Formats: sequence, structure tokens, C-alpha cells
Amino acid sequence: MSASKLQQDATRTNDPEAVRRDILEVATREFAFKGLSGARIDEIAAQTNTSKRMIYYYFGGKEQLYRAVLAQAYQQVRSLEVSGGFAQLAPRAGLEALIRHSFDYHDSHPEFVRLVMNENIHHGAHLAQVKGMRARNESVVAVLETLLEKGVEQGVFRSGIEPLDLHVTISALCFYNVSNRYTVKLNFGFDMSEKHARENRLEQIVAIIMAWVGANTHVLHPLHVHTL
Amino acid sequence: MSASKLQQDATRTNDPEAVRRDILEVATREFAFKGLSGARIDEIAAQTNTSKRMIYYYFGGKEQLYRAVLAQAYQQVRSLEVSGGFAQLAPRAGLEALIRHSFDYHDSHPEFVRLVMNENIHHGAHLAQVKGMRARNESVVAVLETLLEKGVEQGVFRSGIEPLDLHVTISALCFYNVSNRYTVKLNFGFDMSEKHARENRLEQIVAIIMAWVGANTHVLHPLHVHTL
Amino acid sequence: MSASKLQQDATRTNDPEAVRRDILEVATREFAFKGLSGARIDEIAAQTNTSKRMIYYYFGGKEQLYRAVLAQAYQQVRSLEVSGGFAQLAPRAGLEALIRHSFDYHDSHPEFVRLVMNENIHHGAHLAQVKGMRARNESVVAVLETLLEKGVEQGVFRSGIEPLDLHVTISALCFYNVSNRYTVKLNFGFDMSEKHARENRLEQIVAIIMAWVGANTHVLHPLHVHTL
Amino acid sequence: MSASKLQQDATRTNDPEAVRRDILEVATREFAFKGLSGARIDEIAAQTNTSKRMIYYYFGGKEQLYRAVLAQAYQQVRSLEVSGGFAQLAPRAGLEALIRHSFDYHDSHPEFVRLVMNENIHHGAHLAQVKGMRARNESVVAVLETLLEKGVEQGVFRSGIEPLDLHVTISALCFYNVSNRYTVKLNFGFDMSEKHARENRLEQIVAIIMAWVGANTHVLHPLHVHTL
DNA sequence: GATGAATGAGTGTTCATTCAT
DNA sequence: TATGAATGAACACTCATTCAT
Repeated sequence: MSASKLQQDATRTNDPEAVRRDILEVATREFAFKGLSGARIDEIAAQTNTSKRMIYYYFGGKEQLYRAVLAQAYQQVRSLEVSGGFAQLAPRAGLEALIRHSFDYHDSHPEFVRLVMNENIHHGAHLAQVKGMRARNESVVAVLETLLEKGVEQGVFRSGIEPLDLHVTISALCFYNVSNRYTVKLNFGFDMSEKHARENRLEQIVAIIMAWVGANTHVLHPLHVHTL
Repeated sequence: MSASKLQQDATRTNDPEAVRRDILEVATREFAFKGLSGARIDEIAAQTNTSKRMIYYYFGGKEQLYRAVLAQAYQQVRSLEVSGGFAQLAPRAGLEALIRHSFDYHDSHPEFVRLVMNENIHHGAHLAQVKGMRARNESVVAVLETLLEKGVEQGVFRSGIEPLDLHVTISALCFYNVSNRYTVKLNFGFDMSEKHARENRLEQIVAIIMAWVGANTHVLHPLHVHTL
Repeated sequence: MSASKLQQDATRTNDPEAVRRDILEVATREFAFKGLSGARIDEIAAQTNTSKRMIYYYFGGKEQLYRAVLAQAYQQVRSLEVSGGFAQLAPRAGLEALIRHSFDYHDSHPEFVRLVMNENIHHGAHLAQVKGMRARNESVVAVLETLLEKGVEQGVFRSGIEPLDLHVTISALCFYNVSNRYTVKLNFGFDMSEKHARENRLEQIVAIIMAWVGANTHVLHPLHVHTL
Repeated sequence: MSASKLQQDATRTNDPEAVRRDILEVATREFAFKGLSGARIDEIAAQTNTSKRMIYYYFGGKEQLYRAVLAQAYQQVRSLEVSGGFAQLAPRAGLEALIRHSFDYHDSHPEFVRLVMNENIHHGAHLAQVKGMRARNESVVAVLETLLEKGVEQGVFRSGIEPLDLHVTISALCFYNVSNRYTVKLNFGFDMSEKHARENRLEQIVAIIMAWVGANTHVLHPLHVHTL
């Protein structure tokens, strides 16, 4: 019995959850690559083991499928972050581990990064309709809060840094390294996706954030020089 | 008053350059909002003073219009950066001014930010066809190089920081603050576009970078804790 | 039950092959009448029992539909010629039968003639992309070759005539009688499509070719008088 | 002074007849190549020394330009045929000379051939509106009539052949050799436009017609074998 | 649940033609 | 007389979605 035959049988063998997963996986790739309006239902269906009709059967339509993709993508990030156990580590070690984890996650999930870009292009219109976003995300900030508090107590972090600001800083640096790969390559001829470049950049990001949150950092008064 | 002067004042301006600008302006907005495939030529035309037909007369097609929009957007950023005269300032003052300028530019040109996001979603396929990108961009890195060199010489910056890495760091922090506004809002309920939040974040970004490049920063050895 | 009701039912009868045939038939007429660029997909669709959308579903596009029409038109001619059984007849009878068949086919298939004209106007660009043309056509020449060989052997045909030249001669005379009907009518007021004219012309064509291939024909040395 | 400059001046130097000729020449090429609906006014204008506006100024529109092209093409053929002086020659010599002339004319004017094909595709709709077609053409038939009459009188041609039938036969054989070049090439791999093939075919055509009209030709009774 | 066929509203694009100068 | 800009109607083609079986 051939492989394709087996696959066909597998689909026929009435595993609704497998069908859902199959569709979702293909759709994630397509939406990440081409955006909501750029992706084609026909192309998604063609890459699936099922037919186009099933997409409508299981998800209802293109937009709903897109939302399901979004929800699933976010669910994965956050669940990993919480279960990382960073809060239990020593402050510096915990923060650094969290940074490294964030960097790696973005690096190994470019589709997630592109989906988030897409949502921002669309003003978050679709993410807004995905339930439970807020709750899922706030746990990450809680972890950072714990680490910051312990760090300040132990004298290794300076005070005055908001957990959310720290999260945004980490995200910004990790996100950009994946999100803007193509334009950076075209504008400067520098390939941020190369192994060496990625390793290098990770150390830089750790250094940047550690320098900022470090207790011994002299934060000089900004000069407020405006030239425009 | 000359005849041509009179006609310029007339209602039917017959100014090809103005028509081009009109189309380009509307198209920039539409493409930034909806992406290449999401934007509609009909809708763009409807918002112009001309007809759909003229878009084809002036630009040739949807993709070419998109490319013209991209090229113009990049041209504006870089020309401002170079003419900023940052290289002539004292190292710390120059760098800080450049950061503030970058932040302000991203903040006041969200369409540019979205266009860049879009290009990255499409793997830079269209930007690749816009000529002269590389040359335009390298001047920014040159400015940073000058400032870094002078700073190290004067003992206010530490050595070992690559100009391009510094540029990427500045960009990442400034870019993200605009690009990811919507998802941050939805995920954390925090509005990064509010006046107070923006002012606050700018000072943070300056502090982050200054702490990193500062000569007196203790860069501790990374701990290399991997949790994944 | 009304006529339109009947038609609607016919379309619903879910017979893909019938839909294909329907489209192909209408398209043949339209392309023959107006050429590739002159024909309109909308008009073709309007004359079918299906919609414009289905033309794309079944054929992919205008050019592909045109090619399908071409391929089908050629398929019909050749299949008839081969199955004519001319090669089995006595040389003179076989040749004459083939001429009469060729004349009748052109006469009763003016769309085929016009499609061929069209292809020649376009330098055969589309026919070149239809597969299996060469193989289909060479069988006709083989039939003529058999007849000529037998005829020379039996002393009823003169030697030295190439099968392909004979085919071209037959084709030229039969083709022109249909292809150039309109210009001949306008230039000389003579209607070649009238029953009497057609019957008359067929006998002439038979006579012309028989006179040429006949064993007893005195072929005089050409005079080579050039007047230009 | 550059070549293009000279040309531009030539156009500017107010020679309306030269402008007309220029447009007509380009249009003949384009219409012959692509047919009426396939040809583009923009492309014709681009190949001209003048602008698109001038085509409308001189000819009124696309269809009228097409008609002007048609009229001019026919004018050239016929004027050459009449002035050939074939009627003054001995019957056989005159007929042969006329055949050779006709072959050469078709051979060296493929655009004319294609224009005629085009007209036939369009049912002669446009040629019908060109005045004086009938008168121009009947002179050719008159020449053939004279030759046939003299030939029968002198015993070198058999009687019973209509001048117009003879004309149609000559035309058919000469026309097809140019008109159907592309399909013959694709269907049989035989290139009728090669020098050797053309020379060969001309002698064949002369032989075919001479055999038919010759006084000594035995025209056998047709067998009337129908196989369809 | 599953499949190929069908659909209508829309989407980018082209074309002959005319206007303003 | 000549030129670039402008126009609207038409044209080929696409897409998400639904129907019949």
C-alpha cells in the first residue's frame, strides 16, 4: 500500500481532530507567508489532505480560519513562557534565561512573528475577536515582576523599571531580529538569519538588557538635543 | 502675470507632478493599511482627484505603484537622517539626537512602518526591485560609525560595538513601538501610542542604548542558561 | 415546461463532458468568426448554457480555450481522412475520392478554414503549442503516397510527383474556395458558395489535378518569361 | 546633426503626403501581423515618426485606417497586373508570365496575403466599404479572357475554360503557398518559404495550370466516387 | 462527512478615442 | 499642426463561497 494511499485512508478514518490540525498547520504557513488577503483558500486546501469544503465545515470561512490560526499561535508562545519556570531562578539567571528563550522562540517560529506583523497591519482587528488573549499574556509580565522585585531586593537590579517596559524591550529586540530580516538584508546586505549573526546578536541583546537593568549602571541625564 | 501662471491657478491644474503626488499619497495610505493584496485600485482611485485609468497611465499597474510607494517612503527617511547633521555633534549628543530623531520619525510615520512590515511579510520581494536602496541606507551606518569612533577616542563610548549592530538596536526599539502597538494593546491593555507613554518610552530607549554603549558600563559575562 | 426551464435542467444535469462540449462548440464559432483577439469571453459565455466562470474552470483562460478549439478542429479533419479508406481503392478512384472528400470537408466546415487562416495570421504561434499535430497529419500524406505509387506502377499516373506536393495542391484548391469567398465575391461579384458554383468548382478541381498527375499529360517545358 | 534629428525635421517639414505614407506603411505591417482587433493604435503610433493624434487627424480612426490600408494594398496588385502587358504576348507565353508574376507578387507581399485572409475572416465587411474594388479587379479577368480566346483560336488551349475560373485557380495556388506557410510547417515540417521550395513550387504551379488548359489534355470523365 | 462542479460579485487591466495647450 | 494628458467603457480573470450528490 502506497504512502499516499495510507494518508488518504488516515483522513478518511474519521479523526476530526487530525483534520483540524492538518488544516491549521497549512493555514498558518500560508497566512504567515502572504497575509490574510494574500492567502488563497484554494491553495490552502490543495496542500491539505482534505478538500476545500472541509475548511468551511470545520472553520466556517476564511476569516474564522485566520482567527483560529492566530489564537493557536499565541497559545503556544505563552504556554511555553509560563512553564519555563523562570520565576524560580535567581533574578539575573532567570532574566537571562527568559531573554534567551524569547530570542530562540522568535527565531524558530518566524510564522508566529509574521502573523503578529499581519495583525498589526490590520490594527489588530482579528486578534481582538480571539477570546482570552489578555489573561494568557499577563502571566509573562507577572514572571518579570517577580524577577525584578527579587533582583532589586538582592541589589543586582536597579529599581524603577516597570515589568511591562522590560517585556516590551525584550520583545522588541527579539522580534525585530526575525521580523525585519528581509529589509535589513536588502538595505545593508547583512543577513541576520545566519547562524553566526544570530548567536552574536543574542549575546548583544542579553548585554543590552543586562546593562540597562543592572544596579551598577550609571543612567546619565538625557541631553534632550533636538535637531529637527 | 504670465499665461502659464494663470492656468496653474485654474481649477483644472493640469500639473502631472501634482497628479503623481496625489496618487502616491493616497496609495501610501492604502497599502500601509491593507497591504499589497488587500489594497484595491478602485478604492485608491476613488480617493484621488483623478481616475483609476490615470494610475495605470502614471505607474503602469498595482505592483509598480506599490514599488513607487516603497521607494518614496525609504527616500524620505534616509534623506532626513543624513541631513540631520548628527555626525558633526559631540559623540553622546549626536547619538542621542539620532535616537530621538529615529523615534520621532517612526512615531510620526506609521505608514512607513507598516510598509516595511509588509515588505518583510513578502520576503522583501518588491523592495528588491527598487533600485538604489543599498546606497541610500549605508549613509546612516556611516554616521553611526563616525560617532562611535569619536566616542571611543574621547573615552565616552566603549569599544567593540559595530555601527550596524547599533543601528539595528535603535531601529528595533523605535520600530517596535509603532509596529506592534495593536497587539501590545490587545495583549496587555497598554496603549503605546498615548502621549505620556511615548514620551516615557523615548527616554527609556535613550537610557537603554546609552547604558549599552557607555564606557563605564560593566558588561557582565553572560550566564548561558538555556531552559528550552 | 418552458424552454428556459428545460435548459436550466440540462445544465444542472451535472454532465461535465457536456458542458465542455457546449463551451467548445460556441467558442469554435466565435473564434472562427472574429479571431483570437476579436472574440469576447463574455459573448462566448452568453451563448453557452453555463457562465463565464465555468470557461475558466474548464479551460483556464482565453488562450487555452482557443488552443483547445484548434486541437479539436484538427483532430476531426484528420481522423475523417484516415478512416476514409482511400488507400484501399484503385489509384485514380482513390485520389478522386480523396479530392472530393477534401472539398466537401472544407466546404462544410468553414469555421475550420477560418481557424486555420487565423493561425497563419498569428504565425502559427498557438498551433505550435498543441501537441501531436505532426503525427496526426502525416497519415494523410502516407495515403497519397500509397495511391501515387500504385498509380505509377499501373501506368495511370506519371512519376515524379511528391505526395506532399500533391497534398498541398489539393488543399490549396479546396481551401481557397472557402477561405477567399468574401474577397472573391467583392472583387468579382462571383459567389463561390452557391450550390451550382460549388458543384462546378469541384469538377474543375478534380479535372485540374487529374490532368496534372495523369500519365498521358504532356508537360511542356516552361517558357520562363519574366515580365517584372 | 543626428539621424533621429534629421528624421524629426523631415516629419516637421510639413509634407502631409509623407506623413500619410509613413503611417500607412507601419499600419499595413501591424494589421497584417495581428489582424484588425489584434493591432494596437498605440503600437502603430510608436513606430511612426508622428504621434497617435495624427492617425486620427489623417485617417479618422482605427477602422478607417484599416480600410485605407486595404485599399492601398489592392491598388498595388491590380495596377501591376494590368501594366504587365500580358495580353499582348502569345497565349501560352502570356499565361505563363502572368502565373509567374502572380506567384512572385504573393511571395514578395506576405502582408497583402495576410490582409486578404483577415478580410475573409471578417466576411469582407471592411473591403465592402472600399470603393472601386470591382472595377479595379475586372481588368485582370479581361486579360485572361483575351489570352484564352487567342489560345483557343490558335489551338493551344482547349475551349470551355472560364476566365474567372482560371483566375481563381491561379490565385488559389499562389495564395495558399504564402497564406498557409505556418500551418504547413507545423503540420508537415515542410518550409514552403525556403528558396528551393519556392522555385520548385512555382514550376509545379505552371505545370498544373498548363496541363489543365492545354489543348491536348485528355480530361477524363470524373468517377464520382463518394466515400462520406 | 466528503467531493467536484458551480456561482456572482468584484478586481486588475486595456483600448480607442478626445481634450487642453 | 502637433503633443502629453485624460477618459470611460469594456475586458480578461479571480475569489470566497455554496450546491448537488
